[in-house]
Amino acid sequence: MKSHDVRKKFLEFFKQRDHKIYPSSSLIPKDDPTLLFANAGMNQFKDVILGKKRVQHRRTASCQKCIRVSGKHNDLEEVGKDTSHHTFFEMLGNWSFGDYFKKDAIMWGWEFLTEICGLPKDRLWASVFRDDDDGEKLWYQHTDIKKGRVIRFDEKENFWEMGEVGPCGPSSEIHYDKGEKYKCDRPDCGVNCPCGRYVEVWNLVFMQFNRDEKGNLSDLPAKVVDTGMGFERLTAIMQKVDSNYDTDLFVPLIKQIENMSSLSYKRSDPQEPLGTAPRDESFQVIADHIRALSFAITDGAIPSNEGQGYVVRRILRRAARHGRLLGLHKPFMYQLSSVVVDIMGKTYPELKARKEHAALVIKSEEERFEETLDLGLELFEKVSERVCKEGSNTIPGEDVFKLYDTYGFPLDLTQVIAQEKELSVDVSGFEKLLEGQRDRSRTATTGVNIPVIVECQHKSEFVGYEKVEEEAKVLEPSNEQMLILDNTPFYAEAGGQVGDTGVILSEGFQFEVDHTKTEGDTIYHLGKVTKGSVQEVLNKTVVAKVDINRRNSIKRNHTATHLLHRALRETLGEHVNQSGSLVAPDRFRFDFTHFKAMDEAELAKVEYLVNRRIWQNCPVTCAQVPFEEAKKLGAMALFGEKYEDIVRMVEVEGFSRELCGGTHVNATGEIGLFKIVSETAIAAGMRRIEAVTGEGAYQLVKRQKELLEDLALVLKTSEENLRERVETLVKTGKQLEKKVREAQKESAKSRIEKLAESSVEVDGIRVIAHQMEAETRNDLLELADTIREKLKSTVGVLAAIMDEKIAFVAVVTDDLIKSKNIKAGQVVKEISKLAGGTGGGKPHLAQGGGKHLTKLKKALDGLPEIVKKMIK
RNA sequence: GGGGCCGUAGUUCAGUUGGGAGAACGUUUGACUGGCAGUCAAAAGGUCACGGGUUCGAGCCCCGUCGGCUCCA
Repeated sequence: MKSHDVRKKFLEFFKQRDHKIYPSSSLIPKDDPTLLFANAGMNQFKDVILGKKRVQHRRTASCQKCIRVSGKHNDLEEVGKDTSHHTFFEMLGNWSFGDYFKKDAIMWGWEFLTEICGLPKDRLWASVFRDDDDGEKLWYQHTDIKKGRVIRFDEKENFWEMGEVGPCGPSSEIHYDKGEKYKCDRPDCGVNCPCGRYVEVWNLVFMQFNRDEKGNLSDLPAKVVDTGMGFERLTAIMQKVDSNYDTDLFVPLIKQIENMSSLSYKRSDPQEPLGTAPRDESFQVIADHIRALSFAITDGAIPSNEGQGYVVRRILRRAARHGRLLGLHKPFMYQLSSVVVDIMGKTYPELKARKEHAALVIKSEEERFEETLDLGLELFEKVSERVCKEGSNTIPGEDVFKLYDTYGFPLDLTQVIAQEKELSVDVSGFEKLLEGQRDRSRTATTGVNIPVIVECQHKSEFVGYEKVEEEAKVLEPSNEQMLILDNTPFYAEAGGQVGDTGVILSEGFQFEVDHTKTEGDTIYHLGKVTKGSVQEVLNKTVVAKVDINRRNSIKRNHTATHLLHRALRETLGEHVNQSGSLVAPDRFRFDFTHFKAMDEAELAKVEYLVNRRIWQNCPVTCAQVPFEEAKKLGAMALFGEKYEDIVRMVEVEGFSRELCGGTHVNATGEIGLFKIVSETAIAAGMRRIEAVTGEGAYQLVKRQKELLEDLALVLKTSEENLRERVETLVKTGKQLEKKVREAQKESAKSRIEKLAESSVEVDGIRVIAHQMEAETRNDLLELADTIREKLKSTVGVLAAIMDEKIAFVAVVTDDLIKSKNIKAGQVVKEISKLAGGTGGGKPHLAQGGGKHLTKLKKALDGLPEIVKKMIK
């Protein structure tokens, strides 16, 4: 059976049993900051399970994209070493929210594996939780599993919990026995034995308890079934292969790596057990990682130096390292990403749609990694040179760690190069430092912010599309910083649009809302009480008033983002996809996929297209339509966004259709004017446009106009001639500067002649001490330079007062430096000391200064004495 | 969230206890040549990321901000 069919059969099976089939949610979690990537099928139902969101379908099933990069087996450094753990994988699952429970879950699990997949019954085992008599009974009563094939395990294996508190319950797992051939030497070899003969295929979780802060269990009001089956493992079993990498999900990738490297998979050493030879490991790592990268980047992740993006970067670099082990030194991963599209593009159309984007992002990150390695190599050379000079043959842990920590140079690479130079590496020293760094990071991560938001089961109704003012009832658990209403015209932050502000009032009560947020189905009005107290209005009627001017500005900006999106696609091409936005009252940001900076002509065109639509005053309509229909009409949807069956489609007549929950103007004319403020890069293959509309645009144009008028006035010219005027000003300015410098040099010469005449002589040395007017130290330095050029056997000190302080410059001509060993640095130090300062510099020229203005004359008078001392 | 490194001419970078902002390449101009390539000569090009502080004096030292790289969580 092809992998594609395994997936299809599973979803069909549960569809026939009244399950609503959900598409996989994005790998990038939208509302869950505790999660870096989607890592289980239940992620998208979390709010339903926690009771924050009402249940839409009591039975659901999905095939979910997942990424796991931590955990015992899925530690990034471990993936690829075995044949069944992956960074990216798909999880098949079915759910019941207060509908069927253990019996049906077990029955259907059994039925699917034995009837649909046709797995031999004598190869299957089941496990239940230690105390779960019920579970065991159901297995024997409702399936024909062999007697003795249901085994009990402890909490570690068969009890599941979401966190320290929250829903939890026993689980039941289905295991597949790969056969005698794989048995190990342990006498107790069986289900859950680490040898891997028994593969855990399916985990059925029965959430029936809620654990509170004290650890007490209570019954959940609505019991939940949550199951997860490893798609790749099932496929391997179905295709009768021992390794996931031998399924049709991976073979084309492995083949392509063979082509590119001219090496063969599983040929490195026939003696080695399957997939354990170093070279095979590299094949597996690359094949696994490219899947994770392609999917993660398609869903909007970008390699970066923190959080989720950093995980992407690490995955890519690990794969690139293994590529090097196969002799692939140039970027190659980006070519593999198209193989992933070939394998999975049908199931996940988003892969196809953003194929070029993913390839581009991967390629540029591969290039960046090359740069990092080059830099590291250079540094390594320096370090190894130093080590050799010191007569040692071990590279200290500090240096290895520095290469790793600061420059991202991998440890294993350091070891390889060190070996080539017959040097060893102090690995234990390295590890000690790494451990120290870990401790520091851990202990520093303690500050937990306390959210004002408290959990609430209530669903708030949003009435703000039609109204900006509404009567509403204040619900519990509202408090002094946060109000919950039964219905509200306040728009909660979503889809890039910021939350509304305004006031909530009643007789003797006023609450200023400065932010509106949503959590589950509840809308929270955050702010502060300015009159009365919340206690007085609990369960009473109040009036909620949105700040209407602000809301209108937001509406203008939001509709403008839709116009901009469309205009960008028309101008740059259909590869442009929105990948984020911020819609605020005073401005908006629009992030999109595009491979290079836009030029002026493109920007001008986009700006014009948007404004033209505004002048045409096209009607904007919002309609509730079935998702499938909206798709047929070509409405733009965001990748990775979850959509319900009925969606809200915002249409600018004759121009753009987008799925959007935001607030919009009634006709484009309301936007007034659209003006792009900037276009910048935010990451490889990603651009950002910032723009303003309506009053914001008006203010911008006004400010710029005023600036132009100001400039024209100051420069005494017309606005049209400003450019020319400034150009000539700059030019003449430079010419003048040059002339002044030349003139100064000339006058310096004559001044020096005068100075020379008025100078004192000490033992055949001409001593000049002179106070002058000067703007900057440079003026002193230039005159000093002329002294050096024009005169011989001279010690000169020039002084000037600037900024309420004294500045000294001393010169000594070259002949004196040689013959008498007089140094300007010494001279200036001595003379500065007399004026309460210090100084220093080079033998021929030095600078110094002092604070006591009154001592300046005395200091200069002291110069002959200083010189006299120096000769001795 | 915590640490390390970096930010200097269009580009790649150098810059010594803190003391006159540099090199190479690129650009422009001129000379040589019948023309190009080339060689030689000259010139232009700088908010030393930004803002404070210390100092007689900061590209350099200290603090903060922004951006990039990197490791850890």
